Amino acid sequence: MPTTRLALPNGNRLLGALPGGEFRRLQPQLKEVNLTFGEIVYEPGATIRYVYFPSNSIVSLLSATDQKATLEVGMIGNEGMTGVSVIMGVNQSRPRALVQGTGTALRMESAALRRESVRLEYFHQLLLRYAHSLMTQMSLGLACNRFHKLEDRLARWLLMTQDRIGSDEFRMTQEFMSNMLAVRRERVNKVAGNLQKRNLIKYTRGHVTILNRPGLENGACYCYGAMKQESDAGLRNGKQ
Amino acid sequence: MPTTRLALPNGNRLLGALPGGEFRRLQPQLKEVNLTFGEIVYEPGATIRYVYFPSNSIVSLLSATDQKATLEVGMIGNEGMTGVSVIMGVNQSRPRALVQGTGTALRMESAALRRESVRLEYFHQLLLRYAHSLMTQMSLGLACNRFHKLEDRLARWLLMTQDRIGSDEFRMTQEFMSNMLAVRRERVNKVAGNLQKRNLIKYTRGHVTILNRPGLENGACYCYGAMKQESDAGLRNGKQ
DNA sequence: GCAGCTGTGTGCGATGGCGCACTGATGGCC
DNA sequence: GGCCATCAGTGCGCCATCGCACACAGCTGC
Repeated sequence: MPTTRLALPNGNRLLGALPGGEFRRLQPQLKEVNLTFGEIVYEPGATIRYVYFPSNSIVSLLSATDQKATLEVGMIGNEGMTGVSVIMGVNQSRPRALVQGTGTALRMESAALRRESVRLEYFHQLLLRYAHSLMTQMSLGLACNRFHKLEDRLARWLLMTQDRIGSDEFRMTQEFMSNMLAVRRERVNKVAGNLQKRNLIKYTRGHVTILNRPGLENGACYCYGAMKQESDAGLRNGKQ
Repeated sequence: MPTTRLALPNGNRLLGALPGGEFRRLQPQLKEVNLTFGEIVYEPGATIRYVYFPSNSIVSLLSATDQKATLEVGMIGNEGMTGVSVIMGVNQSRPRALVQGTGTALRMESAALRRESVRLEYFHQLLLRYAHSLMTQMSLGLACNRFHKLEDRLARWLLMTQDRIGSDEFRMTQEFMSNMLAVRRERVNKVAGNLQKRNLIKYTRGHVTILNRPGLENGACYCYGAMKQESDAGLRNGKQ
């Protein structure tokens, strides 16, 4: 039964990690907007006009090859922001950014982001650490993709989604998952069916519920833990 | 904006892209060292004491899973530097960094790098753009790994190696390539044999020669072009 | 009620990568 | 010369994945 609901702060954790002064400085430039499932935030090659700090929405970064052969290379939720390349001096998006989970986000103009990231030292460092965590998650994903079983990867992906959306049920079809994991839908059907048989999840017609999170964590490859650690590490103070 | 560029024959192109003033400022802190095949530059989790700007050496970044199941997630040669995470505020290496091609590199202390990247604006931006290009290459690699044929990927990998090592022959075994591409050596044997039959390369006992570079480029997946463009883009002035 | 769309469940033959177990060839070292 | 380590080449059975085809179930609109 869908029992646990994650008690997540109703906001973006990256912004939440800022010292009060820096956050207040940014606040006037942040506007709350809705991101709806299926919306494309950035098209490959397009100029990044806004960056988004998701609250309970999720944005997926997709490899920018063909339309049909897609693969998720990054997942962005309340722990991060879209358009990190802006702070690295690159104003065009390489990947396609697609809204995977409907919800809200705080929007900021890229130009304002560049301006403020120069001015606000902690903010700047925080964003760079986040960029690093995204990069590390990509390299983990590279290996995970190659070495681990699909069922474990799906479990990992579901957990990551739950972490970011902050709810144990969300809209999700097998078709969509097959695009994220870059496999055929039939295979998703099979492994998702297994997860359901094991009473870890249940799903019907475009709707997934996490039933047993610890069990799912147990079934997921260790990449889940590694990626989670990475994304949490980005939020901490960087003095090492 | 930078007008004067130092002529650095056989040098590191990232440093070469610096305006003269900034480079002269860095020069005393750079020490030329040899990197030899098989040497491990960073072990996963270890503190990054030095960063390296390869001249004609190559360093491979490997996914830090098991020892046996390895996979290259990044390749660093004269277009870049090792230890980019330092400029992002992270002083530990996640991946394993392994010297893939013997040669020289300019070495710098991480602490000095942090200090100077704060002081030298162009340098800072350059390094960030490079970090971005590495990140993009990872995301391209993720998709390439998943969708493209091994023979094409091997061709791409050989071209990337040649670009960085600056020579059409280099030390290289099938075993090593199998570790980079995360496949069995037997498969490398097969596809490398095909490339040899097509007179694109030749090899004997740990030694590869590129015979027909245009032909190889033709056979490689388009990811080669995309990655090359990415790594060159990092070197250019970032004002867009 | 019925049509049409979307999402899920399933089968089957072809293919390709994996694991393993070899052989052969070359070069260095004693 | 002879031994041994390293590197390359090959065969074979197994299993995962692919590509395609089709059945069915629920929801929506007319």
